[in-house]
Amino acid sequence: MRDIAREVGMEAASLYNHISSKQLLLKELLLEIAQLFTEGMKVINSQDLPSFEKLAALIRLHVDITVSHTDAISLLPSEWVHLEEPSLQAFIKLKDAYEKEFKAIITLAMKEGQLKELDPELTLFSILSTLRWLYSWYSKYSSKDIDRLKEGLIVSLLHGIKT
Amino acid sequence: MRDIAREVGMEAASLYNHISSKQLLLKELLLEIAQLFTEGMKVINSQDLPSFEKLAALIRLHVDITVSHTDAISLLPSEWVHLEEPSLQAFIKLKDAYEKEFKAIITLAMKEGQLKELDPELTLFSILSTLRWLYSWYSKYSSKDIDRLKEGLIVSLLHGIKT
DNA sequence: GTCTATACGCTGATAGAC
DNA sequence: GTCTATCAGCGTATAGAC
Repeated sequence: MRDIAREVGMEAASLYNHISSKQLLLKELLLEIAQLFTEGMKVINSQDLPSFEKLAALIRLHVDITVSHTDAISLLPSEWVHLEEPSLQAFIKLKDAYEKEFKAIITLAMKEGQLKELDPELTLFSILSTLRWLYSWYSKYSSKDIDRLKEGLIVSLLHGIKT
Repeated sequence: MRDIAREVGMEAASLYNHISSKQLLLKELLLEIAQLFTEGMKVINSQDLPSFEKLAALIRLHVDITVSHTDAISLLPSEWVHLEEPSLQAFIKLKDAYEKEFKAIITLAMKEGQLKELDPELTLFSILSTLRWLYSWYSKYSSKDIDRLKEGLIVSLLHGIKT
């Protein structure tokens, strides 16, 4: 709290005029971002696209959210474990649903012959771990190169890096 | 410290007959693992292999270390930031050197035509983030399937998942 | 809304008996 | 080498003046 206070130029005690607790702050930040992914998935899934294109759209979604929510996104991979009930269960529910839908698209893309028939779980994990850690690294790209980053990730993660 | 003590069946105070401080414990765990990666890289780089095969060997190295050091490996992605000087600098040096050598192999594989000519930084990041988060996920594979996991990752990360 | 002062629980660590 | 007792510091949070 003292770090946050210093960052916004006040004493730690003064923060409590704006938020009621640290725990609630964490909850709001995490659930807001989780909602963004949930809604993005919903939009993509409602479109009539080949599964492979849906995967590309998901990659673009992750890049967009990472760029537009630079600060809060860094909480997503690890800090959610510190949520207390019932927020913890709410978060896990969103997370599980997201991963389930992501995996379903991967599985479908495999069945339709757009992807190799590999372990869908491993494929999901491999793609998601890269997208989740994007925030720790993407700053090397200037804001004008975001489209290049998106297409680079689509090549890396979907088309493959082998010649 | 109290959690660790409970896990090994003693009081927190008794731990200090075995370790001198929490900070030193963190340092020893992290530097031990960092050394494993550094030595593994050295061995692989000393072999006369095509760059692409070196990348496959690196993937197998990550899986092997993850499996054989299940507990400590989870510290590697995030906890190193809590190291104090001079351990922090020592760790960063190993980490930077490892990533540099990893990237050099990727760049070479691209020049030799074994990989597409993509952004080497993005390619490195994409592969490493998957390998680093393996620990949080690989337990779904039974110990007998470790070879299948290795080859699955080589396909996913190097050969590509597209048909 | 911000400040100072302060309460209070938790955590890393030490002292000293056994 | 383990225990109990204890400490000092930190971190979240509240009270109350301004």
